[in-house]
Amino acid sequence: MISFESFKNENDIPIYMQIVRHIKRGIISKQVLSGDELPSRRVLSAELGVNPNTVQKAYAILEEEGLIESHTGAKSYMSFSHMRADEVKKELLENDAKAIVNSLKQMGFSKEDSLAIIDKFWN
Amino acid sequence: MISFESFKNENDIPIYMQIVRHIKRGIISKQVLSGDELPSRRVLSAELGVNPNTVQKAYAILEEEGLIESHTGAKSYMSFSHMRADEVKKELLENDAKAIVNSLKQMGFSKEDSLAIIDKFWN
DNA sequence: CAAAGTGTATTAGTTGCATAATACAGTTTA
DNA sequence: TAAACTGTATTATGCAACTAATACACTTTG
Repeated sequence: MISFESFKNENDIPIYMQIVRHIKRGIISKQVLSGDELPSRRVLSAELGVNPNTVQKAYAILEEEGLIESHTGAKSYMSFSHMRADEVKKELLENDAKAIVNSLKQMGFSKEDSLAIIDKFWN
Repeated sequence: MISFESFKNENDIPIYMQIVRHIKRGIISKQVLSGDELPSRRVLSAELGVNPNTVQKAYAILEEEGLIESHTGAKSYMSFSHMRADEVKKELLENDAKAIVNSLKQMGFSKEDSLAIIDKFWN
């Protein structure tokens, strides 16, 4: 069963997008595998303290993107090929990396400064 | 005059917040100094292709936070102490660094992986 | 002085996000 | 089989972000 334990609601980003991103990051880290069972809309919405429609929106997007299979009445499962997982990894990593580098540059840090900052804040 | 040349509209974050952040990052990188003249609300809104009210909202927040001085009819100027600039730097860097580290960790990357990724995407 | 530019304020309208309350059809399971 | 759980759909409401169109008081500048 896919876990949302580490899920933290960041303000300023729509919840349904955070759910999508959380699962995609799970795919990248291989903590989410094709075939894994998803928590039901109602269960996850209760766990996250959000509306069922919000979870439904996230799941619908993931299904649209070919990562989830769901059928009326039955449980929903992750379902994607190895190739699809690689695509997700490339997309997400590229986006995140660009945003990270961009914000560091805008703050005027050199590459060396930036590496030191990551190192310092890693824990 | 403060430049918004490098400003890029990231979707999913309110524009007025991006404007606030852009100026704060400028303070950190010392490209924005106390005393610097700001583009007028109308001029900047035209440059960014957004509504004047959106810029006004951003400027109002910055004034509220003690970084801008504005008076009816006159131009607006950056205005902050060295100490205030240090506070901004600490706040913003901490926030950004935490978000960066968090997203990398969620993707399952080790510290070493992450440093390599930053290095690779730096340009 | 007059015009142009400035900050500030108000009202109205649209859109997207999220909640709330149901409803219904299908599947699982006790 | 019946109950409990699933996915899916609909309608209504509230709110924040953003746009649009003005209006007014003040400062700067030609």
